Amino acid sequence: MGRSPCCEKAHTNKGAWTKEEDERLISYIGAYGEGCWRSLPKAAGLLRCGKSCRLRWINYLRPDLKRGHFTPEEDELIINLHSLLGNKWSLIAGKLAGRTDNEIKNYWNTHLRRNLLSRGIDPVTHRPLNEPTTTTSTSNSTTLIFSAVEDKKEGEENYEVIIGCQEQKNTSQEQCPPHLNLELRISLPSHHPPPQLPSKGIGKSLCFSCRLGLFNNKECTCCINRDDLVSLNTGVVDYVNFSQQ
DNA sequence: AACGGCTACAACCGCCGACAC
DNA sequence: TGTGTCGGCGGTTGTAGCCGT
Repeated sequence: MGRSPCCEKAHTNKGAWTKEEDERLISYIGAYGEGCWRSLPKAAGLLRCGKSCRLRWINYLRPDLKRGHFTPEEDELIINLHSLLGNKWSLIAGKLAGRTDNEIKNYWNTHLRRNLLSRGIDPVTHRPLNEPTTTTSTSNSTTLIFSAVEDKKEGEENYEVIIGCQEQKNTSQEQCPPHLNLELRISLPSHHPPPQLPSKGIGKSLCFSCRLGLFNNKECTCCINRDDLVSLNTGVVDYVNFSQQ
């Protein structure tokens, strides 16, 4: 028994959206907001699958979309982010205001990928095409140097860890790419207080590395006083291990 | 003008993780 | 703990429009 279909396919439209369908979707979301995509089509009077509505809204109708040509700065950012994150289009899109994952994915496949190939760069590994695909040497490894700031406001249970990230090529002949500040934000759910180390007593908590899963609790001895966590913690992530899925 | 190949991008499909029960 | 539902993601496909012949 497989899962039930997300909608009744026999009674749904497919293909390009009409202007009227767009207007219905826009007016419905304008009145009731996003969410509950499964029931939205019926409520909005659309003969469409909920997924189709979601995609149409997110990729095309959302008012905050930028659209239009990508700037050279955006090109460079996408290439750099892709070299770090791979095909994580939603993550990449999160760093480009007004751009959608679908838009970036299409742009990558039609423009940037070809662009890199024409420059003799492998769009998957972001290394020269004539370079061996597997390398056991550490001479070409890339290191991500991260710094983190824990941001917890007084009286709040939730907090964020803001990661600044810089890429450093461990090779002499390669040019160093522009440093990236990903400003990744990791938030724990508000109903989950920060994990505590009971043996260390009140005011102690897991360090940043433990929370990210870079070390387990047994290996890590750096139990920092909670007050100190508001200051800067730093660490190093092996890029190869970090980026592989 | 007609045709075929190519390009760009909107839309679909299938899978997965989170969550509720 | 198992199962079903839902939203989200990445890969792929379909097609309109452009361009060269």
